[in-house]
Amino acid sequence: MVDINQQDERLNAALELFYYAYRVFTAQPDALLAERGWARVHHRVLYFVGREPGLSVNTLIARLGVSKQALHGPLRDLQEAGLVLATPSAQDKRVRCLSLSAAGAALEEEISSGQRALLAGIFSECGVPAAQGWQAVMGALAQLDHSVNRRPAEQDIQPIL
Amino acid sequence: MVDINQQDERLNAALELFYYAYRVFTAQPDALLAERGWARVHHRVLYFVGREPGLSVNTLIARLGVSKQALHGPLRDLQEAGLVLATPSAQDKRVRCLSLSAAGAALEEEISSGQRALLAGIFSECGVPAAQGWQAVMGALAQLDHSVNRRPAEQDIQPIL
DNA sequence: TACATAAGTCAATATGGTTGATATAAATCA
DNA sequence: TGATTTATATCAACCATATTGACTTATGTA
Repeated sequence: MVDINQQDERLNAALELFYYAYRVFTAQPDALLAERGWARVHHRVLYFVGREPGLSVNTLIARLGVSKQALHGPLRDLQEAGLVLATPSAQDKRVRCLSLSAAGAALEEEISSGQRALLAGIFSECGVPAAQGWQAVMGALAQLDHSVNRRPAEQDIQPIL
Repeated sequence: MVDINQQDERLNAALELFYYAYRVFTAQPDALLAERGWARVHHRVLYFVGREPGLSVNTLIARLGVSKQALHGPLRDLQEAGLVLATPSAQDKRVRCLSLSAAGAALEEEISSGQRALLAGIFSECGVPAAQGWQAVMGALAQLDHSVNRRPAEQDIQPIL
C-alpha cells in the first residue's frame, strides 16, 4: 500500500521538476532573442507563423491570445526587419497571409534547432522507453488544453469553435 | 537509418507538446489565484515561503530574482491578508523571518494540490513506466539549470511558478 | 564612534499589456 | 447600387508591473 504522504512528496518533486525543466527549456531561446533585441512576443510570432504559414493576422491574434494592438507593434517590427512577410490573400484581399522570409525562417530555425538539439540530447541520454513515456505523459496533459486558441492537428481533438 | 527530417518532425512535435502541456499545467493555479485577486508574484511568494519557512526578505528577493521594491507590494498584501507572517530573527533583529500562517498554508496547499492531482491522474492514466520515463527526462533537463538563484541541492525544493 | 546591513518607502521611469474610437479597403447583403 | 460587415491598422488613454535611485529607520559590527 502506498503511503499518501510519500506519494505527495513524489508529486511535489514532479511539480518542481516541471518548473525547472521548463525554465531550462526556455532559457536558451530567450537568450538568443535577447541578443538580437527581440522579446518573447517576437519569438512566439516567429514560431506560430513558421508552423502555420499563410495564417491571417486575426488567426495569429487568436493563437497568441493577445489584443490586436498588442500584436501589431512586434509584428510590424518583424515585417520591417524583413523576417515576416504579409501578402494579401487571393480569396479575400483584406486578409494578410503571414509567412516567414528566408531570414525569418533562418532565425526561427536557429532558435528551435537549439531546443530540438537539447531535447534530442536528453532523449538519447535517457533512452527510447523514457522518451516514449515522456511523450505519453506530455501528450495526455496537452490533450486537456481547453483553450480555444489551439491549432487543429490531425491527431488532436478539434476545438469547440 | 533514421530519416533526418522525420527525426526533426518528431522533435518539433515534442516542442509543441512541451508548450501546450506546460500551459495546461499552469492554467489551473493561475485561475485559482485570479479568483482571489492575487497575481503570480503572490503565488510565488506563497510557494517559496511555504517550502522554506523562516527565510529572510533578502533571500526571498534572491529566490524570486526581482527587486525589493517589486516584492514589497505583493508581500505587504499577503501580510495584510494574514497569509504571510514576518517575525524578527532572534540572531539579528533586522531580518524578518517569513512564514505562512495557517490560512496561507491552506491556500498554498489548495493551489499545489490541484497540480498534484492533475499529475497524479496523468501518471496513473499513462502507467508507471511512462511516469518514470517522464521523470527521467524532466530530471535530466532540470539538471541543466544554471540559475544563480537556486537553493542548495540537499533539500532542493523549488517553485512551481 | 563610524560604518555596514536589512528592511521599508517614495519618486521617476520603462515596458507591455488593456480598452475604446476611428480609418481604410474589401467583401457581402438587401 | 447603397448599406453594412469584416480584416487590418492606428491613435490615445489607461493600468499593472517591473525597473533604478535616493532616502529613512533600526540594528549590528569594527
